[in-house]
Amino acid sequence: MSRPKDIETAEGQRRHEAKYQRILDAALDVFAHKGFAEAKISEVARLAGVADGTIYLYFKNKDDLLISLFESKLEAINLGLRQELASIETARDKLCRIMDYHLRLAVESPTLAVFMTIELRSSAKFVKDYAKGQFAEYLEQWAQVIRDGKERGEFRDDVRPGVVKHMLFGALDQICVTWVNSPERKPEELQAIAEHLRALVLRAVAV
Amino acid sequence: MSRPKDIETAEGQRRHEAKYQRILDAALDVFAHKGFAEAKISEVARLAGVADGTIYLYFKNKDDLLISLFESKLEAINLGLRQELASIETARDKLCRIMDYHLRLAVESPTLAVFMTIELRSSAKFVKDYAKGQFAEYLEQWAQVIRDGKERGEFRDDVRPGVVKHMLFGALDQICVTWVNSPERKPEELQAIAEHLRALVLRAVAV
Amino acid sequence: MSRPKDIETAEGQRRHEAKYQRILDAALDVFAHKGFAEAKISEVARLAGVADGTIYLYFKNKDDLLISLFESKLEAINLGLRQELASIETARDKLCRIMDYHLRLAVESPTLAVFMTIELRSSAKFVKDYAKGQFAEYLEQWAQVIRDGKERGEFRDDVRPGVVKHMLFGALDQICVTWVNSPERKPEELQAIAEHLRALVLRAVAV
Amino acid sequence: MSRPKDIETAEGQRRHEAKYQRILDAALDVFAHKGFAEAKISEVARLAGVADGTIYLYFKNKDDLLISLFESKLEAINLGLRQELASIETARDKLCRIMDYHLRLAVESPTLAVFMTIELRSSAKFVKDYAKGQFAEYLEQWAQVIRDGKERGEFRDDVRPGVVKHMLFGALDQICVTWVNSPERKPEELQAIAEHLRALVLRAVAV
DNA sequence: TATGAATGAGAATTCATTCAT
DNA sequence: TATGAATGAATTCTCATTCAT
Repeated sequence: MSRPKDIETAEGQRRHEAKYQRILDAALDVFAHKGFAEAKISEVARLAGVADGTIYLYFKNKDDLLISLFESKLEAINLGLRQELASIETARDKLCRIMDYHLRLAVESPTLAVFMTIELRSSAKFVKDYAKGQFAEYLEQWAQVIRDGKERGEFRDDVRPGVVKHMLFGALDQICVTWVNSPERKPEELQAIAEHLRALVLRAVAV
Repeated sequence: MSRPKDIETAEGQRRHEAKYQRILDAALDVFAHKGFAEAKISEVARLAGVADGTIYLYFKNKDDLLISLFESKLEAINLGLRQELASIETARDKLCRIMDYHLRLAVESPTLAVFMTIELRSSAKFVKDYAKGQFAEYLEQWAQVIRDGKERGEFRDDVRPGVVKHMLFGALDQICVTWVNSPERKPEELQAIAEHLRALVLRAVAV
Repeated sequence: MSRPKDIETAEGQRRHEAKYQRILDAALDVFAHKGFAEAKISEVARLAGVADGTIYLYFKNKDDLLISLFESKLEAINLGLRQELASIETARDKLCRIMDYHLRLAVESPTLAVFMTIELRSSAKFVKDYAKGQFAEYLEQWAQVIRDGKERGEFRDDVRPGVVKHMLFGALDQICVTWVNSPERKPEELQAIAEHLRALVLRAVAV
Repeated sequence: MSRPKDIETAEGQRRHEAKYQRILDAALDVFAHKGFAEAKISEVARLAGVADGTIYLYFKNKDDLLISLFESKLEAINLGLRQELASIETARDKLCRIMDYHLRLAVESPTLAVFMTIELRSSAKFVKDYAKGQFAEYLEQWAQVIRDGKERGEFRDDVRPGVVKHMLFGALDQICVTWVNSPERKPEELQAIAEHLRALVLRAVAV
């Protein structure tokens, strides 16, 4: 549709991807700092070092840019979590790792955290299915760990994975929001909170 | 600030307040359904049964309308919680009542819940101090209950009220978001979740 | 829709109509000189002495402005012709008056003639039904005169009104196009042509 | 002007002409269906099977493409009519053949008819001299037939060729417009109309 | 106070045209 | 010659806000 029709050479493909990514990066920056509604396409273009019109060669419109950014970021986040969990044995450790992973995302890229914590929620209804799917999949990884824990006898029988995943995400997300909006953003503070959360959660769900 | 300067008669005052409230009610409706960015002043005016220009006799601008709505709602929410907690003895019961109260808000006014869950977050930086203070005070009531519980020996010594209040709010808030965005919005489902959450939280914090 | 909602006072109504007409007049001017595609809303606004946005209080969009202009002008043209024909007895005289009327329109308002001859044709497919209806009605008046002439025994039996109306309109229209595009635009020239056409047509259709 | 400068081999010349023609054909198609203003160069390119930029190797710009299309088509039309008339003896028959020829153009290529009937008129002022000359020459052939008829005593003395050519063209053109815009486009209907027109015209001009 | 017509700044988007490859 | 990605000027339309009544 709006993507250049023929990317035939590998070289062309590479350059295309690079520019696509540059625009997404610029969009992340602008959306995080101004919020989607206040963000101007022309500023994204300026930051990406392309002309306004070029944005529309890569994205159908401003909404599509937002959605593509969600897709791209959530997909990477999902993949990262899956890889981290793969090598872990117990559900207990997995659960700890999930919390750790989520908070680490915020520390490693506060910009991404700002964007996700703010925009993902406001776009709840209008983000298209794919993005919702990626988000749902993220939460589903969390639910799966709870389920595993129950099967392995590590977690209580009466714990409901489909509910706990929301609570856990909500708690972590709120902590991220608070932290990224705090003036200092000290990583060690987030670490301390993480440790505390770990203890609370394990008491809540462990047998 | 945005209130007309001279409201001299009591009758005039009353009528003024009534219209002020009508506009706020209309704004809540429109903001909740369209989101702040997509909401049109003219639609708020139509819903409130006043002319567009009249809005500007009561509020400085669109932002001020949003902020005033936050202030108004958060103040009432705060007050309501304080009253409910006043008559309760144990920290345990208070904590349960807090969760119950928060979820009840969503059931009683999904519109308010949509507005608060979505807009409060995106407006984090721009909501003015008074409203921020009201929100902080709301969370502080939660922290105070934890603190009480620790002093009364009901809750564990190592529980950090300043952290738990965020987690708890995050968890409840996320549940509200999920519920208000669900197609059916069955109150009993929210009740079941509340009960589950209660159990988890008490295991997490109780001695 | 796009019209101001409440025109309640007669005075308000009058002012509204006046501005509506001013915009239409400006649009006629700009459309005739630049053509619809090249015409800028901002120029119409400037010529009408209103702000750009004001146009959109009276018309839904640029297309609607064009269509409304057609409606307005064709309706007046139709009415004018009907009145002129009313007082005439014979079909022969009526037919002459039609030709006279059509060419007089061009002489009296070359701007309108330019607009109609050019834009009516290019907009053939997209002009909405109402405007088509007005144009169809205009041609239908012509057909009716032919039909009358046949009934009255003034015109030949084998003349087909539904076909002749098109031919007659085409011939007159083409003459208008040629005339309005001629550098001098001498009215007497058009008169001479009209007289010639009259003779030809009568020979063609009269018994 | 817009042709590439060096076409040195005959083979190169041939290929060049072929592509030039392909682009014109594509342009005709797109201009007829969308109208010049709505037509996109990129769509012409796609239909012609060339890159957007290639168009600009053959034509100076979009306007030049339109003008070149007029020139090309009008030249062929003119030539065609001249050939058809060459073998005919009487002015009467020639006049009939002209009408037949013009309507046949529409039947054989409604696309061309749509393009010519709509775009020729809107572009009246901006079509350049050469194309205007071709169109004038087309009408002049019509005038010449009338003139011949007068000399040969077939047509009335008081018939003015310079006026009749416009009327005749207008009538035929309008009939074409109506026919190409009709949903069915039945050729036999056009034939019936042609026959009727023939009778009318001959009565009008014949001695 | 209340009105709502008018304003005009501002932003997204399109697409003819260019030019490096 | 041919390509097609990139450009950016230009235009429509929206809507918060104002102000004459």
